[in-house]
Amino acid sequence: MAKITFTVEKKDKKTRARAGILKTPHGVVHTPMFIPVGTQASVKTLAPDELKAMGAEIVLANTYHLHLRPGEDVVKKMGGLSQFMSWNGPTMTDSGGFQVFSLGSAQRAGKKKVTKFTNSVFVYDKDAASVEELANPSEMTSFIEKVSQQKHFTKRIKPAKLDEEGVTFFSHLDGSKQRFDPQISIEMQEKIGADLIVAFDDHESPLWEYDETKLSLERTNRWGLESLKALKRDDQLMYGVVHGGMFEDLRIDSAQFTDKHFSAIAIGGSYSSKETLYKVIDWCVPFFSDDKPRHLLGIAEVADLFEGVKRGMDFFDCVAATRRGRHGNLYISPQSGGQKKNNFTMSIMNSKYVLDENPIDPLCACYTCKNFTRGYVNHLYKADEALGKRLGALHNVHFIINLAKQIREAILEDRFEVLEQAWLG
RNA sequence: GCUGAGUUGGCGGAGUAGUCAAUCGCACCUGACUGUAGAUCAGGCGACCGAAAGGUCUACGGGAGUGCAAAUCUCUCACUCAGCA
Repeated sequence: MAKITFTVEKKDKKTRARAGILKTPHGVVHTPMFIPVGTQASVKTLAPDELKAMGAEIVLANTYHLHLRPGEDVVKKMGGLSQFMSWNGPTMTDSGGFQVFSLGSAQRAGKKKVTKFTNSVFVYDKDAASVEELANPSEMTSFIEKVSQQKHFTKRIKPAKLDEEGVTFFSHLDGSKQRFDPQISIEMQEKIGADLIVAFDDHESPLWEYDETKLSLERTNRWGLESLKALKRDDQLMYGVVHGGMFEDLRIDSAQFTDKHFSAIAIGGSYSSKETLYKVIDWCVPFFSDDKPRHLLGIAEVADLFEGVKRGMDFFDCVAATRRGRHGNLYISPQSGGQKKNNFTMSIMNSKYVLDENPIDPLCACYTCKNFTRGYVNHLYKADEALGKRLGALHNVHFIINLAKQIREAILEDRFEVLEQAWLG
């Protein structure tokens, strides 16, 4: 009998939205749910009791980072991820597959940043050939130059080297050569010991054409099977990852393949636009079994939550809440001026908030909004006080978790579309 | 009072005859941020015109000189600091 189970409690009548519950030995998770990202076994600036207080039910850490520091063996000896970070609840680890690309490739091309929704440029060095010959050659040379000169890059970019069995790349900490493959990733994730783990996947560049993307997907599928094969523990739930870029038939193939082999399904990838992202979900979800949890990897802005849930997704994780929080970009509801155009955020550092006595969002019940004015929070950021970044991250994570909770309640009460209308118009 | 050093944009601090509206920090203003190499990054920051490219003007303590040309050299005044009286 499975130790981790997922059940759908209620389905929306008009959309694919659904509410469910995931049961693990460490506690239950109600869906739709936002999973705060704690890459290095820490949700940046936030303590576990604060996460609990705002309704977080699960946190995500990253295998790549924990492998480099402190090492999966340390985490294991310290009692596993949950005990190590004193998080009394379910946990999840990402496989490290994504880092192979976010690290081995690069993040910016001049003013263009490599993110999910801009014109992405990924360095794909499959034959260890010169990077200039790779995708988008016109920009690549200056791109590598500029990226290498970024302040926080202490070493020149060394692109990841991909082969059919795995990936060789270089530590961002000390430049040391690292090797990941499905077996290694799963072994590390078993040692780290999260309840939910992710199969080791390959990651296509959004710039690639069909054939290249297809080859990448075949690799992901093969690695997925190898990940399953490498699994020794029986108390962890492994997500398979759907890929296939922006090609409908590849995504559908991948969705079917993943549903066939895995008990939990994640959608991965990078997208050239939100529209592409939503289309991809639309293509895939019809091929997912009802009783399997569905995770949209790395995506969870306000609008994405509605759009993802509407299309049938259950779990969302994203660094945006914590990162934006640290950077002073705070979520606000439509009543406070939040809209698609501003990603439902405001910049608390703007001078117009200096004398503002209102909370960040009057409708928000988080600790920050209950106790502090915009003027004070503005001051904390300006003064570079750590408390400011904490209050910001706290508000943002609370905001998204609470939004997921509202969405869940709306589904349970048959008014999902009403809520969506109120937010997205 | 004598001797020496200094006075540059909101602040600190480069420059020491032309390529200087003036390097670089800080502060300030505005953006960006989606499986976190990010408590980060990018742009702006004398005035006026311009969407921009660019243009015009006023600036390196005050004043007076030398030079084709001065933040940079000379004289002088003011102020600051250090040592000696």
